[in-house]
Amino acid sequence: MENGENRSDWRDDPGVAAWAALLRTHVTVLRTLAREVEGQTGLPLSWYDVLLELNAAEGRELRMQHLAERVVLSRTRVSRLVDEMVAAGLVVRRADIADARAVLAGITQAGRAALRHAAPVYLQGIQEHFARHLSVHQLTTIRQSLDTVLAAHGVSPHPS
Amino acid sequence: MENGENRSDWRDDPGVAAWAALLRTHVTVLRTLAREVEGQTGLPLSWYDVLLELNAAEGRELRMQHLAERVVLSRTRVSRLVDEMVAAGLVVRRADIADARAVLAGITQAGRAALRHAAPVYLQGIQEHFARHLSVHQLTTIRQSLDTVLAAHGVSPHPS
DNA sequence: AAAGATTGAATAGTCAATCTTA
DNA sequence: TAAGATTGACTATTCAATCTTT
Repeated sequence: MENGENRSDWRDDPGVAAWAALLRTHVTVLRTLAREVEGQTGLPLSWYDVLLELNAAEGRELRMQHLAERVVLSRTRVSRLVDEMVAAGLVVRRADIADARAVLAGITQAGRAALRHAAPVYLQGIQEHFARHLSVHQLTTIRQSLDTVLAAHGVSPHPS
Repeated sequence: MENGENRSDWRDDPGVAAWAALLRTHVTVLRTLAREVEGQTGLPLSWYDVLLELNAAEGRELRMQHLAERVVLSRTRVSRLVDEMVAAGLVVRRADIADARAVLAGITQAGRAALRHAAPVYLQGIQEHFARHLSVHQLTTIRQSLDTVLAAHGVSPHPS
């Protein structure tokens, strides 16, 4: 029936090939980036993401659930992440006045300082390990294409 | 110093925007795909990947280390994955005759049957949740671009 | 009852140490 | 000593159950 050559069945399909390339690029670049950022700043990449989203948010705070959406992690994971970051003094929890069920996480001054410290390392890492190898045209095509895919999944590319 | 608008510092950078889109697309599509494949075939996505690589390999078997490279996981993780798959009868371990340090993992008939069963679900899932939304030109650009990035990291896009 | 968040139990994954063979 | 693989201990992440408020 099939033999070793059935690789060609799918490795030639542009969709499958693009998806495979995306998977490999994700893991490869992310590993490099995470090691670099954490090594040079002491800040785990997931902490950086949380600080980034909190800092960019209205009033510099977000409900746990919205924070989870933005950093693309489960509510559970974010709850634990925030635990650690509160202990480290980078984030504060406070109750939502309007709805006592909700909890707001906000960035502290120390959090903002940590973010300022880590941001250039992170941005330069993206440049160095990813963007540098591609033209603006390629990067734009990638962004536009993937935003289309995200939209089809009901995910807004840049959550406001 | 900075305010809420410092988002524009980096969300406008084509490199950072492309990388952010890649991260979100990865997690979004992969979650959908994993749920679908595992739900419809009972085969976890990581098992599928292992079977796929073994089936495509020379002689339908690979050294643990090479298998780990192809599925982009640590040797440790692959060792445990293979443990489970051997227990499930989908994979066999055997010593390498040429080098007694090495262990070869091979796919069994049951493994091939499982792969045949799962492959259409997976390929259709990629089509449905990813490729369908993009043109061949876009897919090709993505693949070529990301292959360039991978090459810069010393990763061969399609490990032979 | 449903929404928001947290906790407990379980899976996925990694790193350092260990064992075996080259 | 190096390479290849596995094991143990640990971190990361998720799912189901729980608790509180709406």
